[in-house]
Amino acid sequence: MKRKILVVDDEPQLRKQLKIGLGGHGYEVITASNGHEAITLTAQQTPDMIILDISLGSEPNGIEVCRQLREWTKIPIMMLSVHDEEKTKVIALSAGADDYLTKPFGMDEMHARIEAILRRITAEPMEHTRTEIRAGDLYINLVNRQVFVEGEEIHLTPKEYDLLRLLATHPGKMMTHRAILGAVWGPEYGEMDHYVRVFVNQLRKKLRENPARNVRYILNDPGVGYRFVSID
Amino acid sequence: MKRKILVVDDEPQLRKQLKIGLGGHGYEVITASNGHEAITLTAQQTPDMIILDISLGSEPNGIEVCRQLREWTKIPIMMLSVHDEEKTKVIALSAGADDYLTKPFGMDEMHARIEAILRRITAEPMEHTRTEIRAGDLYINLVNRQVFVEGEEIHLTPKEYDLLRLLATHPGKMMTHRAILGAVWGPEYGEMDHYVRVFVNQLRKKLRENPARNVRYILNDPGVGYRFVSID
DNA sequence: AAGACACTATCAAGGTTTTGGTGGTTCGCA
DNA sequence: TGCGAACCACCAAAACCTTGATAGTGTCTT
Repeated sequence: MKRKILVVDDEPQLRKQLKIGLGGHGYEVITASNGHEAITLTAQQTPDMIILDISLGSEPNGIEVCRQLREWTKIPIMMLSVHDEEKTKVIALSAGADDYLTKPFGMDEMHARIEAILRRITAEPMEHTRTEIRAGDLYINLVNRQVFVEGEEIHLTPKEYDLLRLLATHPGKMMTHRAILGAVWGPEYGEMDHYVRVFVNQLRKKLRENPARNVRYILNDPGVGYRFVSID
Repeated sequence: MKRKILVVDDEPQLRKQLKIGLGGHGYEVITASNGHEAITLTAQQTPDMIILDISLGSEPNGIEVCRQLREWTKIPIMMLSVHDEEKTKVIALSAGADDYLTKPFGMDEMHARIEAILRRITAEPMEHTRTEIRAGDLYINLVNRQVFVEGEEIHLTPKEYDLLRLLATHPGKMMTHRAILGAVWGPEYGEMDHYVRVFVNQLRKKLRENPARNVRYILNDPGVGYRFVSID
């Protein structure tokens, strides 16, 4: 796949130099000479990477352009500057840039840095932490904090949701009353198991459990506690 | 979430210096003094980031360690070296490193670079670039920072816009009061959740929400936070 | 097999916390 | 110094948690 790189600089010479240098590495290069053009081009063409000079000769400057871009896109940005001051670098990186390169630089280093960044965004998105749970007609989205029953979203209060999440993220595992109380209400709640019962009951109602039709999510073990059905 | 960083260097002084410097920024720092130890520790502790000196005094050197790590893990690696030669940088980055920093360096720059890298891997798998958002009679142009309601442009103050953008770019996702406050106002605002309420109220008015006619964009979950309507 | 007992389910009425809505005061900038 | 934005304080309304009362279920004893 041919990568598209947007080069933003007010000096025609550097633009040309980068166009040739990067083009030689197999990238498609498009250029902009000021901040407004850079933003417009990014929106229209969605490049895979943006190389952005900090001093653009006119407003907005590179930092400002970077900030604006970061409001709506995560396209990798490499900042360029003649300044080697630490403060400038910190400002650029804090503004949302992915890397910072001081001029003059070698094409080989730039290429290697671009590849390092592109390699990372191509990589599989992070470790697998469970983000959703399914069981029968029940669907829980842990990221959005949403719960659906039979395809329809239902509303849960904070405690109800916490309780459901605790049980559902430990499918098949027996949770004692004490453990549930401690995790959802807090360790100081001692022996007030009654809370758990009331909320389990409310949950069951909202989840539309139907023992007659064998639709059950929260199972109980008398004298011990509750557990969520095992998920296949 | 406290990030864990593994520092690999043969000089005790630099290890100590980084442990203090990074620890002061809220990271948990573990250290290794040679390549074998580094690999073992990485396998055992799975740090969130590895800072790796190129010259470790003994075999294997930093480059070799980096190559070996990359055979089975994608944990971000930042290489450190006294060499400022382009060739060395290219070799390090090609070996799978994510960044390269020449000694001596400032702690602020190192911190900013670490954050830049962690920011990227933490980033949600959200689509890369979205330039506009529609929901019912609401239209947001993220590039030009314009907001239209029923075809008519409305004016939002900076905070109002930031708040709307935060919510609208995470449709369906529950945003807690704390998260909103931190993202729009800044982490130092602590518990002043009430600001959020006031501005949500102002936004709702300007967006002409009408609960009676089921025209709602910002939904609330009592005790949790707010979320933008899901977009179909 | 009947009854006692312990645990569980269900319901509904306060009391408390959280949110919506408004308006005044302060702050920053031209 | 005048304007708009941001901040802050207050009260009413809504949602939620707590609580007690009562009914239901299963198990063990006699």
